[in-house]
Amino acid sequence: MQKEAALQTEGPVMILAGAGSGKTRVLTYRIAHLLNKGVDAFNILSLTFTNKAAREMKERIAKLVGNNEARNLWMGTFHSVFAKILRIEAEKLGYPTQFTIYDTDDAKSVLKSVIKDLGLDDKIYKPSTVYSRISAAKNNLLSWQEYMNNTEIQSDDRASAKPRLGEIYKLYYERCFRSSAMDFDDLLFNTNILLRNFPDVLHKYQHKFKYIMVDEYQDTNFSQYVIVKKLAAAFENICVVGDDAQSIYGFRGANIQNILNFEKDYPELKTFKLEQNYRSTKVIVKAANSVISNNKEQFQKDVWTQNIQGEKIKVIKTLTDNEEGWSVANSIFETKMTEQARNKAFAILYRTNAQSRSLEEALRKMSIPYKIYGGLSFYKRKEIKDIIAYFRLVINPADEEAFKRIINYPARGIGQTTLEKLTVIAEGVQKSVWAILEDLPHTDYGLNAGIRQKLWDFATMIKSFQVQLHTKDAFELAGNIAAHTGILKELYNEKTPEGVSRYENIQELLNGIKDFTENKTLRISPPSENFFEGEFSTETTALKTLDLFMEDIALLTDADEDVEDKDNADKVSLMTVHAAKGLEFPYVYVVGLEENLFPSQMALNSRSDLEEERRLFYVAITRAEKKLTVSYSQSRYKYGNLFQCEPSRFLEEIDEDLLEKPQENKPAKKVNLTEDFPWGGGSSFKKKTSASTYPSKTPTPSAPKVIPANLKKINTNEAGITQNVESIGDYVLGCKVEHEKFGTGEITKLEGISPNEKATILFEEIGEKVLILRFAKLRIIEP
DNA sequence: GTATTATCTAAGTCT
DNA sequence: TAGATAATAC
Repeated sequence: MQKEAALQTEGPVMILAGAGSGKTRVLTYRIAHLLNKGVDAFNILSLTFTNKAAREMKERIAKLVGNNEARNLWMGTFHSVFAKILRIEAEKLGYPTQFTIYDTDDAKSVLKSVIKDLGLDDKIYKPSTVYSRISAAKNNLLSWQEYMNNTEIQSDDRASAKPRLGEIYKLYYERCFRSSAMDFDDLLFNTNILLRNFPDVLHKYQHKFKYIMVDEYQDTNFSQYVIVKKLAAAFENICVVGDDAQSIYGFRGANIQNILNFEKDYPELKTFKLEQNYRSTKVIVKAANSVISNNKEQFQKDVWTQNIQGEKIKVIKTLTDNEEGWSVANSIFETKMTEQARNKAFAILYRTNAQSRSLEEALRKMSIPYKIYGGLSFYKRKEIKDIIAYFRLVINPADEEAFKRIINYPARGIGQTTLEKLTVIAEGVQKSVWAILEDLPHTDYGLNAGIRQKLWDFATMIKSFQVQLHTKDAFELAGNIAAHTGILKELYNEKTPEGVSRYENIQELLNGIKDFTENKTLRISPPSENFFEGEFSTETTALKTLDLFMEDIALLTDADEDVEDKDNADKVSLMTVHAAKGLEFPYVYVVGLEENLFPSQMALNSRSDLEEERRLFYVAITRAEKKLTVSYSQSRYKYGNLFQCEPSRFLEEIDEDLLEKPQENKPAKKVNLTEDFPWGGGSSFKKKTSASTYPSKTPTPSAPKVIPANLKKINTNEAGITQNVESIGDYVLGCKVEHEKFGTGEITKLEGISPNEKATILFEEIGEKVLILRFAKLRIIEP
């Protein structure tokens, strides 16, 4: 079946591929086959879900047909491919070629100021909610005009007490446009505008992309669907690959309906079903099938395997999230020993990034190397965003978000008041804030001379970088920016450990840019000069400039980030289930299988949300090749509070005879009882347990169920009020201490529970103060 | 205008 | 719990 699908190169093709059925292999061979048949690599467009997937597929194709051919393939995510096309065609839409791509943070920040300017309450119009509403509109190809004229949407918005969303959308759009910026959704939305309003452009790309392939088709949204449909209209050599059971991006507008539409759009469609799983054991495949069968909405599919039966799925049950971490780490350690497995054969998958902490801690203490994918990625760190904001402003001076971020970083005496004045002025003359700065030599805009000088100095500095943009390579310019702006110095002078690591991160970024200029990184798509085989060739400057670097990083995804691990290190992988899509590992641990976590609490309201969670669990299960382990904990810390947890309903959906359940009344695993296990050792509980960390949402009598009653007696009386004591550590009632600000004084009272022990001190100069000992930095003068 | 401290608030998955 | 914002002192 794989071969048939790969050979069917002409006409519309749909491949419904179950998990582990080798769809990447089919795509790879299909493209290799096209190339062998003499199809020009420039005429093949292949859309993948991550850039990493594109890169890997390209490498595999290169092995089959040689690097020269493979290099010219047009491969990447929807966003990166069409961002590239938009840069070529930007001027038709009124954007400069160097438009900025706003990430979610930028977008929310714009929204925040829009909401404020409209005088609306940001408690009702929460930027994140507004953002997702606008995002949904764009993904359904609704402009702000259409949004405002759509009666259904308008009554929806009135019903949810947010009638002015349309206005916000309008202003948001205008501001992004004025900043020469597109958000993620604009990349697709504007591609649609481009293909709709410019028939010659559409014609050009239709004839360029004679063969189109789309991977993970079940996760495309309406906007993407329309793009593909239009581009494929001339030749209809379109092949989509997908699995409805693995559709997990509904929240982003992904629509399984696209698969159904596909059948309607192309009546002569050839469909191939890949149902044999080559990845997992029988146990794992059966478990996955039994889980997914609980979904009502799904296509008929029958995934099976010839692989061995395999071990049962082990269920780990623990008392706390920390113990869960320990049990998983222990199990990995044991498996490594008994099966002679390498670290990289293991993956730990969780529903939310926040769950990684307890796992990390346990792995670290057991000296098991690991790597976390996602979470706070390198490019989201403050110091990196700061310096990148300089890059952005140099490349696109209209970029208001970048401007706001750095106008006073490092501090140069241009504060909030000045910034507000500038924005008002800019709004008044309908120009960008940058344009106001450029005007300063001619008009004072009512600003006083001191401020004007400071602003002009800043503008001059940025201008000096702009001059270098096309004369210096990326590394040189980036280095100049880091040095001349004072960022490096600022971070260097910060002697805290965080400051040092920030400094190192900047250095790491500069190193990355250096690699880029020396062309060590493999570019995913062909450089735009030979994109049109000469047709568009600009004077080919060999210079790798900063704007080219920025194009490369704007759309990096979490899955793409293994660049830093060049040595292909042997490490355990930690990631969310979403991030694990498309990957496979011999040993997989799915952790945190608890109600309200997996399935997520937010998915419990509607059937379709719950079904998406179930598909997510299906994806998690099917990542495993040899052995699957699942775990849940009976209590878990969430935002500082301890919560009781129930096992996930998904566990019950796995056939019981496939499971190896934990024995009741016995600890699931021997764990290190002295650390990280709140009530294990006599004194260590104090670190984690105190009056203030009792769950706040539940009444005190029932809440601390997992905290043994005898602990209460140690630091609190029966009413739960803290007791006064004679001494805490070296501090004794009546002893004299010195505080660096308050001077000397005498301790008159000691109270509180670790770690929040407090002392009341009568200072000679300023009188009585109550200080938390942990923070107070007191020096004992007389015991 | 800047730096420090107190208070509030959100809390999910990703391009 | 941690990040963002508001309040305060300088």
